[in-house]
Amino acid sequence: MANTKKMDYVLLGLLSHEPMTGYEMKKRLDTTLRFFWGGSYGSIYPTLNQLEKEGKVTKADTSSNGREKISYSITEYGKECLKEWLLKPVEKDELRYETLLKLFFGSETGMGGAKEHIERFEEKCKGELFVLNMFAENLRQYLEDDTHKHYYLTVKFGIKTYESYLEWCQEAKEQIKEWEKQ
Amino acid sequence: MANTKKMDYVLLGLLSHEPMTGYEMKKRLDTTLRFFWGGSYGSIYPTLNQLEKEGKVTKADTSSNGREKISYSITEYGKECLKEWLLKPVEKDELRYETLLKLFFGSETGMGGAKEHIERFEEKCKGELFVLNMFAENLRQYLEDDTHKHYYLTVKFGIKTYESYLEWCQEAKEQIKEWEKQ
DNA sequence: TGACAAATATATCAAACTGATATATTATAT
DNA sequence: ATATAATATATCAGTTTGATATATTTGTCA
Repeated sequence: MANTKKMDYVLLGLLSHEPMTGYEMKKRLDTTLRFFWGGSYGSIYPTLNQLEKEGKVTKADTSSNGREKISYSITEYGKECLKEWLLKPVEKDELRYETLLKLFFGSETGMGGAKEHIERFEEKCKGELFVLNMFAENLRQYLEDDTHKHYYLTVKFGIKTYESYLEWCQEAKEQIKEWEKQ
Repeated sequence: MANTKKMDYVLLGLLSHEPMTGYEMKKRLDTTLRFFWGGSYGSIYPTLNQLEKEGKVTKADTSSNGREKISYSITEYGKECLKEWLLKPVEKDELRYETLLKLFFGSETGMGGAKEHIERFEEKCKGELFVLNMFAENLRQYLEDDTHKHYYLTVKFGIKTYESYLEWCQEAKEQIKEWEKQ
């Protein structure tokens, strides 16, 4: 099978919620989808042009006062393609943590390096967890809506995992302390 | 800053443990590092050639009986470069879960689709958790060794996270059931 | 013994994606 | 008045993936 392009479905998915610009899609990726999916302008804009050619989205020039602005909307055909993909089994879930890589090869620099990486990781997780808890609290008032229900489930996933990361940080630091005693 | 190439350090790290072939490095990525880092032949072999040109690794032809075999070893300079990178702060920890993507956009197909994806995810996690628990049990006899200590910490991370994934699966399924009652 | 499948081993390529940068306008803060 | 931040589109070199090609050796079953 050819290298399955995921960005197509990410953008179709975003447009299934509401019409928006490429810039706005990038913002969504950097905020709402932040902790489980990413994307760069270098893949967003070319993909949008491709999707238009394929008849999956339509462009609308909504420029005002000279500020260039293109609003994209999903077509019926685009929705069909999205649904088809949504029903297929997941191909790949991937975690790519540089922290674990540096930890794994850490014997080259000693346990001091490991401790530092764990502490930095811990701080980052606390920040992410704080944001996710705000998301969850905010979402609770919109839970009659189906879109928000789905969003809520992913936020709960994030909270669960970051909490377990923090537990691991504690346990790892204790383990290192014990090793250092001996 | 230029696009920081990570494969360099992954291969240097593997070679800091012991000399091996490109094929063996791919196997390590598919087994030991599996749950936090990946890599394909398309990046391994070209990178190894580049590392040799830079004087960070040395090649040794260990072919036997016509079977082509090149064993790579890390140089002192290569070790220095690895150490330098290991001490630098982590640039990016990234999770890219298609499961969450399909869940997030799932209102397009309804809660039935969400349930299916969660159940498939649950099964996959159980499998991963089983493997990681075997890794951990096996590692416990080698914990005087520093390399294995670092390895152990990453395995513990994996166990912690997969356990929390399974908890989330239970809670998410219950939540969906409650929503369906109303 | 022969036949077939699986494992070992290196290598390359199109397609996809990232991170950075370029360009230009409008809104906001000092 | 002016500098900075935000809005908005676009492109590119460098990196990586997933697939495939090629060839040999080892293991397995009959």
